[in-house]
Amino acid sequence: MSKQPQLVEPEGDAPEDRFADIRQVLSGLTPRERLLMVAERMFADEGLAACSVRAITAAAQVNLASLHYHFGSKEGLLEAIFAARAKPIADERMRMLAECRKGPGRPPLLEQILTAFLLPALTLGMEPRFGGPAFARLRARLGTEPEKVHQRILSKAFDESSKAFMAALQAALPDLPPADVAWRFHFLLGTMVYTMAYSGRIRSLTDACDPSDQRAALTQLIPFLVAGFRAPSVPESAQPLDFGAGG
Amino acid sequence: MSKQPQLVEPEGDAPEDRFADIRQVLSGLTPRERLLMVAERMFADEGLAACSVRAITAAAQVNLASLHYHFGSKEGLLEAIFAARAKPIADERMRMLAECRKGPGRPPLLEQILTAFLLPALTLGMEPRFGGPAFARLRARLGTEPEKVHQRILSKAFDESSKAFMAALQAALPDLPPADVAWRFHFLLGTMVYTMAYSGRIRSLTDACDPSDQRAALTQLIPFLVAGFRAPSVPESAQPLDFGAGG
DNA sequence: GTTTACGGTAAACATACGTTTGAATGCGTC
DNA sequence: GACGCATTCAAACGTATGTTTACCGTAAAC
Repeated sequence: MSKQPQLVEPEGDAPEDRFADIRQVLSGLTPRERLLMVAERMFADEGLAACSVRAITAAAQVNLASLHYHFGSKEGLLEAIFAARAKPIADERMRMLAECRKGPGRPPLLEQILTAFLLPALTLGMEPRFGGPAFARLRARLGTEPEKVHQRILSKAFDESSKAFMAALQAALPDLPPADVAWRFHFLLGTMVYTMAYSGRIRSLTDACDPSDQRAALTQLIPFLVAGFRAPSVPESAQPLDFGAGG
Repeated sequence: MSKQPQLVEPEGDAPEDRFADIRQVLSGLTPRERLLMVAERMFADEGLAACSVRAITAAAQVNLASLHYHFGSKEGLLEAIFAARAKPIADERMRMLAECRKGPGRPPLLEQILTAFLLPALTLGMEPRFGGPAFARLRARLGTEPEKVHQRILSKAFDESSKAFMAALQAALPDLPPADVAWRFHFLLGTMVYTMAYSGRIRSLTDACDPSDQRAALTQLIPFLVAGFRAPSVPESAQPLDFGAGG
């Protein structure tokens, strides 16, 4: 949106300082790895459309054409990032889910299931030397993109594990109708994605919480979701409260 | 992302059918109104970056330059849409909040407060003859944009009413620490925004719910959130469940 | 020592973008 | 009829975009 013709970089702020912390790491890597690392972070921070291949290659200190050499296209780069990151997250989710199943509770505790789902998404790919879990933000951002391609990437990466977790939640809440489980899983995704992607909005409302603190987010999120999932089922005929509109 | 150089429109699918339902309405309006109406819907459906001013003006059947004549820029158009839509929503929220305060409960019921917050956002701007609450989707999409400008637009539109609702929630839950109220309000925003914007993700997981049904969404959302807000406060020292990572 | 393959680079390509221009059009008022 | 004003229009401007091309350097393989 920002007026596209921009002649010169505004010289007020120090440019490119965003990558000061990964510059060292960068130098030891192959161009391909540098692109993956820098693009993940840039996509997460600024959105897909806002990152030009020129900006990415410049930040990664590689030649413009090598992006297409290694990944075929900008979108190929995105898919490569997902291929490298999503599977470990899905695998860790499934591992943790299997872990709860081995525990004493049968079926496993709701709290454990939710933790198994959320913790890998929020923390994996978090390299302390970076600014935070860039892939988590990227994944969240992708969920907001309307384009079919991106939805397909997400589906391929997470549908299988998500379905397993919906089944586990249903088993943990046998009295809850499947439709309610689906809705509440949808709400779960909403809180997760919003927490992962948008640390900004709540900051303009209060200083009482810091959504970029992933550990605090998880600590707060789990009891909130447990209570929500345990809420009594909604009668089919129920309607939202009515307020006299206009009087 | 879609390969930018595209020589011709693929002729397979019927183009522009998306606007068949508003074509008639369009004809009776001034170009300015047509732009507002069409852009709201296009921004909501496809995202801000994905809508070129050429596509917008073509769909609205106005000249390319009249967008800049009436709104100064593409971003000016976005701000005009918000100016026209956001205030009625914020006003209706405050009206409904005042309404609950007049009721018997002191402080008002949690359920009433949440309904007062969510219902206007989900339903206002929904014109039956259109595809749904386009502005709700647009508002949600804007929340995901990283650019400062968009955050500022959102702040201007909704900070005041949101702060009033956080205060009302705190009053309804006097024993809950302010930090917890803030976190849970953050989660509330997450479920609301996700529900308003992304009907797609859950559909690839199940057929059991339809997130584009705003009324059903509200019916399901309120009890879920009420239970979440009523969950016991999280002890400061609490840590997420720990799983032996890797074994 | 030539060949083959791979990685890297600078320059160009074609086109999409937001925006501006300057002339044309309608339209009430003096 | 002439003026002023608001609006519409076709065309152009300057630049950013994703992608491709053709050319180097290196180093193992034959």
